[in-house]
Amino acid sequence: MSPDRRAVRRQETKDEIIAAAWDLVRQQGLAGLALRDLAQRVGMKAPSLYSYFASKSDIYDVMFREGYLAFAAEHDDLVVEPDRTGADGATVLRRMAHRFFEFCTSDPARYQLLFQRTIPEFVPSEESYAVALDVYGRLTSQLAALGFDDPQTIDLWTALLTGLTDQQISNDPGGTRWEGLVDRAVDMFIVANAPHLLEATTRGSTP
Amino acid sequence: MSPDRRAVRRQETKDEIIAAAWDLVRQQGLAGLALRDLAQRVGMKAPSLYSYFASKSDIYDVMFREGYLAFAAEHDDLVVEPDRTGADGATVLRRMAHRFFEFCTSDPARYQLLFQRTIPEFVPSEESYAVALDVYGRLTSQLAALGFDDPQTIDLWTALLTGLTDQQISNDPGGTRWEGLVDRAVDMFIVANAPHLLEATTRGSTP
DNA sequence: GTCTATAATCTGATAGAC
DNA sequence: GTCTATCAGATTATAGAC
Repeated sequence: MSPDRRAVRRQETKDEIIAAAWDLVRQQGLAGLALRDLAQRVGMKAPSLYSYFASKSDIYDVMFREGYLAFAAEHDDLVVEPDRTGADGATVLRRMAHRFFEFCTSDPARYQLLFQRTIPEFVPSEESYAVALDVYGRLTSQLAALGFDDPQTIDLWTALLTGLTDQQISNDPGGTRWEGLVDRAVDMFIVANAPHLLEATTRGSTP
Repeated sequence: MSPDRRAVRRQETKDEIIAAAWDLVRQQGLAGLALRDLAQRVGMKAPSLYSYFASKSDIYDVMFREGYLAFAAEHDDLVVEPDRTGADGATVLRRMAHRFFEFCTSDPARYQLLFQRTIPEFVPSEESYAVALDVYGRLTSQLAALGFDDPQTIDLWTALLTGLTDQQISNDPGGTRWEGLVDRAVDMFIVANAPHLLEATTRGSTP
């Protein structure tokens, strides 16, 4: 049952190709991914890629899934139960916001692939879409643990965070113009949706 | 000095080409604009387009400028001085938000061209960029008239609005999932940034 | 102004030898 | 598994006849 060395080697090559693909889209833009360039980057000719992936869309699909898994990995250690670590709800919320903002703005091409619909010829496979849904489910669980269980409140939260990241990426790429507003945006969200979170702690204390 | 009939006819043809280009990008996506298809739509062959536009990028540029002019036209009648029309500041702010949301979500391709950087080969000309800056200046003037003169507050406002529109376009195209949150988002913004606007009027009265 | 013809280049994908 | 060779098509853009 365990994968033999041939399967391991094969998987390593696939990983190497995907890593090269990330390099390429970061450099050329998401839509600028060309199989010839990709093959060259791993020391192959273009047709050889088809031994590892069925199509270009299949490559996007693996990147899509990998991107969501990376998102989950970077957000899983977020404290879900405030009392256990001594961090209050407002602090956890600010931490979530900064983590999300950093994840998105640090790799605009990935943000584009995961959260926007800009490559018309790519539709996530059922399997990959399930991963995306699962990640979204974790997000709602974390917010529910903080007392936000209304779907509309969660939609407002995601709109607020994607708005900040989107403006940062589109209008000040590489800068910090909207990054500096993350704390203020979170405070605004708390004041309007859960003012009790602010009363329990000292305002303005951001880790 | 006045344009003769030849110049008028030429401008009409240019307008017709641009209108066809809008149709095409709405249908095929912004990046899917092909000169062959565009020419066919106006009953020409592709090379004939070069009598009217210097390049494909030039066509994008005219669309970019036209899009910002349309934005200005749809937002110019917004009441800048509340007292004159009897509408209070909160009402004007809600109106602005709905107008912006409608403008963006009603034409995602236009939103992509005007507010996102997704066509790497297109860079707005100096003239067109000036139009964009002018429109942004009008927006800040309107907000300043409502008492929002802090640049960071304005950045927060634009982040909030683009976040709502972006989520609507990306995750519920054609639906109303985030549209229904516009009023709530505006209230949140007012509560946190200008609570006095809410005290002066009855909450929840939306035109 | 509009056309035909074509340049020059790119794309994803396949067949078949080795 | 990897290659060469190639298909079949797309793209923007130009030259030059009419």
